Amino acid sequence: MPDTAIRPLEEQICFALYSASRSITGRYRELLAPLGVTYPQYLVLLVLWETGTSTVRELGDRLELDSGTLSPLLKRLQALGLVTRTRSTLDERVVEISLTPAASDMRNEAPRIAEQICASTGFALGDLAKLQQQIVTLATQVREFA
Amino acid sequence: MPDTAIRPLEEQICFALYSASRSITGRYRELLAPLGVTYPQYLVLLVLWETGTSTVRELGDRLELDSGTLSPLLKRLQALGLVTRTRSTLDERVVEISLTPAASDMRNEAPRIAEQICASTGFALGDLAKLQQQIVTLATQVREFA
DNA sequence: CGCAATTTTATTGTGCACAATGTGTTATTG
DNA sequence: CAATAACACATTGTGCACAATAAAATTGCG
Repeated sequence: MPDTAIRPLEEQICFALYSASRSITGRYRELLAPLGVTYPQYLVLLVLWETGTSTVRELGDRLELDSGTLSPLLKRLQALGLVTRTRSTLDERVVEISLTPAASDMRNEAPRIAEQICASTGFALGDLAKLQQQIVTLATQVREFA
Repeated sequence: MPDTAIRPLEEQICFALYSASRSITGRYRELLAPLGVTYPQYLVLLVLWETGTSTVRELGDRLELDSGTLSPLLKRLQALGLVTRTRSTLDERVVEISLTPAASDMRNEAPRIAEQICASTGFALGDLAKLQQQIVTLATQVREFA
């Protein structure tokens, strides 16, 4: 009856990525619950643990998120007492995001969380790195398709 | 200075999946714009093109989404004239979701869209299938970790 | 049969994503 | 130097995700 065969959901790369991403986020949800932050908030902390201070724009470049997502998210992190937001004096357009001591302390939890995530995948670290590289390549291709 | 090294964002599997999933969804956004549906709505149509009719629960099982996501989404599909929602007479709890003729017609567009997505990845179909299988395995592991 | 547990869907509330638009600031250009 | 463009961030509106709860129907068990 069908004019052309359509590959079922479960065999399409798009759904695999969509499903896997949500599964991982769900696992992070459990691991991050004691810290009181969400997965996207944790990603912001990951960048700040590395840089100490970043502008909203730098965070957006790194996480591929725009101010429509970051502005309210950063306000919530500020409300949690994890970051400070201060206008740059050199360029009044720029807002600098910095870690509070409370957030710096949380950094110690990060390695354990990453470790748990890797363990959850059931993949050896080497295989995980190869898979990760392939996915990055794919995403880059798709993004550059324009 | 840091107590323990933290792998940067770009080297973590979680961010690769998160980023890749959003990149693919973005590509679908372009391809689906002429049809007037979102990517999650398209996933529902994919299932219905296969089954003809499904209950909300069956759609949820297949897409791994709960009624909190599906109920409003299905109402929007109904408002677009793409599905009908009818209470089952055998079991009054169940709502059957069926395609309208308009949605059945849209099915012809699906193979072209899937093809374009695969092309965007820059991967050969064989490599894509292998990668897809690995990602499914990973997601299954993570989900079963409980 | 009667009633508690289960099932199915809907609703409410929170937090992303993302497009579109607005606002103030800095850079550029004629 | 004034007009204009470009930039950084915020705001608004829409649509997912997902937890928690509620409501109605069915099932199962005594």
